[in-house]
Amino acid sequence: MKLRPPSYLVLGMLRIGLRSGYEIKRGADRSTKHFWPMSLAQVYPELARLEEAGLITGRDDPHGARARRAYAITDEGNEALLDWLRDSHDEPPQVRDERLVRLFFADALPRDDQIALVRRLRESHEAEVTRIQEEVMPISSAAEEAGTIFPHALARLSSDIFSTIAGALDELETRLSDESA
Amino acid sequence: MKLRPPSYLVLGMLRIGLRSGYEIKRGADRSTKHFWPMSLAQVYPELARLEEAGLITGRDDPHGARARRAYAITDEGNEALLDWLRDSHDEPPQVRDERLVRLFFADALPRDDQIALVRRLRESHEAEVTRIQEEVMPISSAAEEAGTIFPHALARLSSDIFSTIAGALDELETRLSDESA
DNA sequence: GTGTGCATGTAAGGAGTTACATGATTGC
DNA sequence: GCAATCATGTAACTCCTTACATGCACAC
Repeated sequence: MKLRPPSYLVLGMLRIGLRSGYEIKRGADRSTKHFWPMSLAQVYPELARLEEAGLITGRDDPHGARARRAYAITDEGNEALLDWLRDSHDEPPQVRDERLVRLFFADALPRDDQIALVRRLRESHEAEVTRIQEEVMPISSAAEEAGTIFPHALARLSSDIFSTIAGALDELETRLSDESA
Repeated sequence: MKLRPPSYLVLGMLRIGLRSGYEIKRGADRSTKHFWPMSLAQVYPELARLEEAGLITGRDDPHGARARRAYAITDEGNEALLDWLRDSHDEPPQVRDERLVRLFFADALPRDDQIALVRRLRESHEAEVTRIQEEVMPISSAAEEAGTIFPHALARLSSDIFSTIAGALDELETRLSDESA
């Protein structure tokens, strides 16, 4: 069976202790969403595929009358995950950000609109920094103290990236304002 | 007709003077690829759609015996582009970077493999900075001197982002090496 | 008792990629 | 003469999203 990044994402989430599909999705939204988004409609079939391949095992784990399945990674799954982590072959990263495409063509706009566009963009990146610091870092920081350091390193990295962008946009905004004054 | 970011990408490329589908694809690879990749198999149908909608016009423009079509943006196309540039509604940006997912789960690896992984990643980001500076910036810089400033601003932004990531990875690498020593 | 969150799945559709198919031009 | 690049398009496929369908648990 062919394993793709979403497979390893699920495998990895199970490894760090998340158990149900719903829980995996929630965890991924809080942590890996920024560099690999995943929807619930991907998680459930992926769990089925991985179980069929023997990389994970599932058992019923109802919560009262509410159905729930708890999965755990098997030795084979662990091995597959480690092989992938050591693998140096990567597909090229992909970014799709409509706002930056817009910015690329912003020369077509009058100066005022350019400034407004840049400001909006800066503000949204600043907001994202705040969101990461408030929602992601407290959790990843706790994990770091427990010896799991990479999630927090990634959270800091994300925050740094958004800060860098916000900073560059702030500079650009100032330049545009000065030139139009 | 519904216009999506690739439509505006094509429209924008025509606006800045690129004419054939092939030329648009080449230009996009050099400039907007980092925040919105596009394949030739998207460009040609998109050109047909835009022409049908009256946003661009195409004429045959053979080069010797080699067929070629030259497109130009119409007034309606220009208006649509400007409307989009002013529009503040964005779909959320999407990043898919397998390498960062790998890094997120790197706690599962022995220290040596962690260091190797971080180093590889840092090196590839440094290489990307170099690539942008050598291949993209000379062109965007020339455009900037001619009064088209945003492409160069975006090139600098891309370069800054990759530098930031490389810097953070370098720091992480040092930390991992120190702790294991 | 009501809304929010927990919980699992499927079906249909859309967006984008790879591979295929074809051929001319230019520089070495 | 040969390779790289220019040039246009289509078909099949993959991946992923949105919408649908269903129902329990818990806090207010």
